[in-house]
Amino acid sequence: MCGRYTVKTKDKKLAAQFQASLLESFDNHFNIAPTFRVPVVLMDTEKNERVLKRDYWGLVPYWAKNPKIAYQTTNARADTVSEKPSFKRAFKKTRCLIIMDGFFEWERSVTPKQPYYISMKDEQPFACAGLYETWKVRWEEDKRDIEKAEKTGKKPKAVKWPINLGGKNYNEGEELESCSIITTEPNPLMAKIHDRMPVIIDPKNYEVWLDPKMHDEGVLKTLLKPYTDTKMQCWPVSQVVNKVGDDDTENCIKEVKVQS
DNA sequence: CCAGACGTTGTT
DNA sequence: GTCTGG
DNA sequence: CCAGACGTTGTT
DNA sequence: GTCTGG
Repeated sequence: MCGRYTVKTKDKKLAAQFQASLLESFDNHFNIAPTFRVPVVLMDTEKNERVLKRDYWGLVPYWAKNPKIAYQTTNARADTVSEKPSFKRAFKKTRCLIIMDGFFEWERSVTPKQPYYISMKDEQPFACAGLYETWKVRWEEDKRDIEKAEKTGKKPKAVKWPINLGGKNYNEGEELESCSIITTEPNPLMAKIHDRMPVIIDPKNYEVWLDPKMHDEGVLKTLLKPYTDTKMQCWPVSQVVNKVGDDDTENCIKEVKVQS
């Protein structure tokens, strides 16, 4: 869950709201999908300040041979995030906030499946609990693995190089920073349409979540709870246009309708 | 997450 | 890198 | 010990 | 069914 969302808010406004330095400007977008380079807030440990930058959506662990794994690491389950090999290091050391102003969810118990748009009642941007990792392109190692596979008569996994990820080419030795959104069980509002929801972090807990020195799993896990449903709203996308009526939302809805 | 492709040969 | 399965 | 996976969602 | 691209 949480595989599509919007960032309608301008980058400068987001930087101000989350008290972060804008490292890289970006355009707002109404239908963000995995593999996009999405805005995240994290701590720059050298300068000891929050930065707003863009990471590839789909976490590629630092040990990965092939970034393909990213297709299945757009989300991380809150209940197992501290144990899974793909996430445990990031959970301990490199947490981030993934910024959005609403997300889509498809109710599948009806035909055709019904898309909903979920946001805060005050329509303000909010932050989901995220993890990030840095991965380095190691084509030379891959080549050795392919040779090995050929010798043992197995089908080698073809790796294209340079690798294009999130609209950028990555060559040997280049680094990719990627991220994942943590999910949890739904609150009463979300439970009507789906059995998972993204973890939304309360602003008063941003500091703790982002602190690289915070290693207390117990404390961190208490933050991974379903967000207060009374602060949220959930509308079928066909009704969001009528309700909000602004151009941005309308564009967003059109795009979703075309694609669903 | 969803939408859309998914294949080869030879000829233009 | 680290864990699981054999 | 080595080899192979390492993930989530939803759907069957 | 399963993978890729967005």
